[in-house]
Amino acid sequence: MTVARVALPLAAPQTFDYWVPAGLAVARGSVVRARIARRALAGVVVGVDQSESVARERLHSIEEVADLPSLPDDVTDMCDFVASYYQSAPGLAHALALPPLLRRRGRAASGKPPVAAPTAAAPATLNDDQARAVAALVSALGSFSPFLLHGATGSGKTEVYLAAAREALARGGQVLVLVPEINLTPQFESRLRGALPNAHAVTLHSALSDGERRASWLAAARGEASLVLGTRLALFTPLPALALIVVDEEHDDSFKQNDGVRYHARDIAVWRAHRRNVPIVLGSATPSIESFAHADAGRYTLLELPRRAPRAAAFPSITFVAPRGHTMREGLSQALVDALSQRLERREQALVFVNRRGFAPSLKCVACGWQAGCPRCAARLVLHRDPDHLRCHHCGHRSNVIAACPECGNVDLLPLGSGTQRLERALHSLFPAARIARIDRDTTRAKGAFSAIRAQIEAAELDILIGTQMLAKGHDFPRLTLVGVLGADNALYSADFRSTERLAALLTQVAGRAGRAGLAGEVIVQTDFPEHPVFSMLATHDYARFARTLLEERRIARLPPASHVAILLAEAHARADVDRFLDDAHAFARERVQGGHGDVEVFAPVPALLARRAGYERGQLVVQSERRSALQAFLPQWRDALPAIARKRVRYAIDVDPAGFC
DNA sequence: AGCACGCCGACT
DNA sequence: GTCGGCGTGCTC
Repeated sequence: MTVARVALPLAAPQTFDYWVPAGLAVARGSVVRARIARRALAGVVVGVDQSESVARERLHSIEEVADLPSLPDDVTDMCDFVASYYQSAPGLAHALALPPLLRRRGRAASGKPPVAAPTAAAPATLNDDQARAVAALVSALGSFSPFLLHGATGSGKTEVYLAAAREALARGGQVLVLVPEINLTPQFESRLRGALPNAHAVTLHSALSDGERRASWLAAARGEASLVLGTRLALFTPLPALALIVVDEEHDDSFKQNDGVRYHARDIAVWRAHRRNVPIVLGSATPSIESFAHADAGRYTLLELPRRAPRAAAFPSITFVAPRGHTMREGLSQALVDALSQRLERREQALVFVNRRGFAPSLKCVACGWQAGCPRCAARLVLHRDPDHLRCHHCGHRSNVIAACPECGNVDLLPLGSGTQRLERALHSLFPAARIARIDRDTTRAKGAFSAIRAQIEAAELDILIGTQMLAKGHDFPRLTLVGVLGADNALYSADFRSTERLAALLTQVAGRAGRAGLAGEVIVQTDFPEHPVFSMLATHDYARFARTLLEERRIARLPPASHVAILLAEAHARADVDRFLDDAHAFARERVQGGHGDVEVFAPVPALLARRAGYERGQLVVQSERRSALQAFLPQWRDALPAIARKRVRYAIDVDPAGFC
């Protein structure tokens, strides 16, 4: 009897067997419907066997084979690898490769007719560095070749991607382009359509409807779409003629999925490029320390674009202003206020960057020092206006602003610090005639809100932009000549080992928004620590040197990428349940590892970076090894032992290569 | 992920 | 005495 092993979208550690009715064509990669726990689910056939592992009478039959292209081998292999590397359920990993709308019955959409084969359009003018990078990428087509494209902000990385993509398309190949954020897809898409008008490009991200996503998936899987542009979920799209992968802003943490299957799209993209024998280019103005390490070790070819592109201005000038000891108006230094009014006179645009939304990050009693805290999280409540309320940015808890301190009864409660709302008010009162927009998650929540603001910026209908990091990444605003950075010092106090790297990248990115189209740019950073290396880096525009300093520090401290890390995260309502579980998991791990050099090191459990969230006490346990293979050998036995160790009420997850830990 | 099974608080 | 709370475990 023929039995199909099916990966179903369940958290189960195993696949499930079904018998294959005669005449049903089923093979590895087939997408099927199968009945489980009296409902039908879409699953992926991972193997076909003659024997059965389950008693015949318990075996159900495959209900039907979906009217969809089968998943190609590289995609099923990639899902197997993801499940095994990240210690996740095989069914959840394979579900990443399925198009949405499979829960509903019904046949696949008919699909668009194939478009004409792309023809090469006139290439854009490239400078020598860009031309050299393109030549390297083009000559690598047809073989696995990872590149790190380190291009300063405004140096024209996108032109390099597009020129390489044009060549890949001309040879009949498909190109996969991954960007970290949905907000970056429209800008990339329009440049792409301009540069490659004959390419059939589709987008793929979570803001699209299921129908749109399915249409894009099908066009890609059928080989009709020649270019797929999307966020991390687009990584799993079947691409029968894949010829080139581009990962833009490769340093960005958004490529790491932080729940469910905790994969890193950039890392798995490299795996897929290797599996498919195609080149991959990881591009950034601020590459990750990991990628610099790969380049230094000769595993990645480093391509550098040190200069700004032909029409762009020189690098912006950087000035530091100490907020401490200076007369400040609502957190704004006089130097920044002067620079802002200068821009208004010149009818140029300015961006004031503050990485905190809301009015004030905290509400404090001036008499006794009490601060408003979230009842369900180990975090301060953030004061918001319009209407006045307190909000927890971790669990969404909302409450009214209290009139008096609950500890001492004092009615003098002080909003502490400055967020985007407060800055907006301050700038409105300083510059009543200026057209000011606040761009953060609160103002861009609605669909299309970001594009609308973007259009206003481009049409010069705005003078001052107040933005969080969503405005710092990758955007190109030609009339923007001034960037003010507020609250940068906050990041210096973070416990996370990656906080300095993140701050350096964010500062470089946000500074890079200034002066991109011929107009001189200026950056004013308010900091009490202008001598800190991260700020010196900004002033000298030498990110690579700074990254290598950090890499050396990581080697000394044996932190990633000098070591490989996995963390066990646990949460429960009672702290004692978390502690007991992590202590037992710790004891188990200690018993299983040798403790020798190069083996796995097991650290004691500690509270998580956010020790309580939404009423759950949280803890974590770090295991690490200088050898990735040693860690990978240890993790499966740990994962398999944990269900028995976990007491009731404890939820847990293993996070391999976590984005951050302390 | 559902959905049933299984032990502890307020009702017809 | 039951109805039902959701915590726990299984699904081919």
